[in-house]
Amino acid sequence: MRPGTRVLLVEDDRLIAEFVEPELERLGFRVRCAYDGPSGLEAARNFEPELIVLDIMLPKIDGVGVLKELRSEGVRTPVIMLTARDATIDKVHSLDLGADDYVTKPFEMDELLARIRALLRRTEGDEVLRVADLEVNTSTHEVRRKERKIDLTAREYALLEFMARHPNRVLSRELLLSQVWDRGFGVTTNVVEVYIAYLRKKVDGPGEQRLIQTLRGSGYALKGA
Amino acid sequence: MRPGTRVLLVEDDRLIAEFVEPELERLGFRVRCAYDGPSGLEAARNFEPELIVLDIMLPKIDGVGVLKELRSEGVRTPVIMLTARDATIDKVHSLDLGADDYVTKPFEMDELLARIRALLRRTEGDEVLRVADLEVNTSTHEVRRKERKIDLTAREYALLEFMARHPNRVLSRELLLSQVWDRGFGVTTNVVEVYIAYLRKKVDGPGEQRLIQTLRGSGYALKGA
DNA sequence: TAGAACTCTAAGCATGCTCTCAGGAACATC
DNA sequence: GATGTTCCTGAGAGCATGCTTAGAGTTCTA
Repeated sequence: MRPGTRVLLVEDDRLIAEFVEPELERLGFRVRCAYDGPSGLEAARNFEPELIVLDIMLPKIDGVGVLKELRSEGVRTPVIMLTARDATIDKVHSLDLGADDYVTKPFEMDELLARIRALLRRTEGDEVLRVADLEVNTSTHEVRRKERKIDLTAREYALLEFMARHPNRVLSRELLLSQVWDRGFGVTTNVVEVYIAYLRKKVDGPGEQRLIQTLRGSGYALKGA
Repeated sequence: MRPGTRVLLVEDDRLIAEFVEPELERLGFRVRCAYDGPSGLEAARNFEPELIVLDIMLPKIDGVGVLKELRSEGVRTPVIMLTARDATIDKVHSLDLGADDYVTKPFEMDELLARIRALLRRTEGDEVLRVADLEVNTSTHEVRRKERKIDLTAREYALLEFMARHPNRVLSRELLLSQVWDRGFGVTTNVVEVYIAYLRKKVDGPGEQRLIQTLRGSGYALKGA
C-alpha cells in the first residue's frame, strides 16, 4: 500500500468514526469522514478516495443507496461495507451491487485493516487496460487503437473489456456467454461469433496486427504479445 | 465461472457438508469433501481443486495448519476460510497467511456462493505445466519446446495437456479415451494412436529427446526425467 | 410516433479438423 | 525365421466449427 492513499469513511456512529480515523491516519492513510449518505456521496465525488469504508445504516440515504448511486455514476472505487451482524441479505445484496468486501460489526481494528490492505492490494491498478497498442479506459469506456478512436456499442464494449481484462487467455464461448451475456448453460446461440466479428471490424483495421484471435475448438483470445 | 470448476470442501461438521455439497453440485461445480485436516491436505493435492473452502476447526490438523502447509508447498489455490463468529484473531491470522477470504458461521448459502463467485472471478491466473523442456500454458494454450513454439489443434492440445498433467505415468488407451475424448467403453477405435502420432510429429522434433513414449501393451507416457 | 440504433437469431457456406480404415512396420514369442 | 500381436502411418470422407450476411425484434431518441 502506498502511503497517502485516500480513504473515505462514511459512518454515522461517531464513536466508531473517531476511533477508526486516527488509527488509519497513524498508518499513513489520508482519511476523510462523512456522517450521512448525501455527504458521503459528495465526499466520494470531491475527495476521490482510493477506497471507501461504507456503513450500511446511515441517515438520509443508507449505504446500499450510496453504493448504488456511485456505481450508477460509473464510480468504481473499491468499497468495504460495514454491516450489522446478521444482515445477510444486505451483505449478499451489497456484493452483487458492486461492493468488494464487507466487515461485520462489531469488528476489531485489526480485521478492518487486514481487509483494507487486502482490498488495496488487489485493486491497485490502472483504470486503463492496455493490450498491445489497444487502450480500454474502464472509467470513460473510451477505446483507442494507437491514435484512432473506436466507437463501440454497449455489448461490444462489454465483450472487449472482458477480453482486455484477460489478455492472451483462451476464453471459451461458454465463459464469454456467462460473463458478458447472462446466459445459462445449454443455450444454443451464436451471438459470441457475431460480436467477435463486429469487434474485429472495428478493432482490427485493415493492415493492422490482428489482436482478436480465434482458437478453433477452444474459443477466442485477445493477443497482447 | 466455468462449469465443472473443482471445489474442495473441508468441513468436519457433516450437517454443513451434506447441505453445502449438493448445493454446489447443483450449480455446476465438481465438489469433493474431506472431514479432517490430513485428508483435506491429501484431497487438495490429488483433486487439484480450483478453490478450497476450509473450516478452521478441524480434527487432527486445523484449518490454519492446513492452509500453512499448502502455502509452504507452493500451492496457491484460492481459499475461503469458515470461522466461528468471533474468532477475529483467526481471521486476521488467516488473511495474513494467505487465505483469500472468509465467511463467518453460521452463514447462508447465498453468501458463501457470492464469495465463491467473487473469488473465482479475481483469481484466474496463468498455470504453466512443465515437463522436461516442454511448457504447456493452460491459460493461453500456448505450447513451447525450448524456444520453439508449437501449434496444436484443439484435440491435440487436450491430449497433450492431459498427459502433461500426469507426467511419467502410464496412461492407458481407455483412460485417455475417457478423459480426452468422451468415449464410453467397448468402442473400437484407434484415434489415440493417430493423435499420439500427430503429437509426436509436432512435439518430438528430429534430433530431440523423445518425450512421448510408448509402453507396449500398457499405453503411453510423457517422460519428464 | 417514426426513425435510428442496437441486439440477437438463423441460414448458407468454406475451411480444415477429427476420425475411420487399411496396409505395413515393429516387436514378442516360439 | 515363422507367426501372432501391437502399434504406426497415410489418405480421404464426413462433418463440426466458425464466419458472413440479412433481417426480425427490441430499445432508445428526437
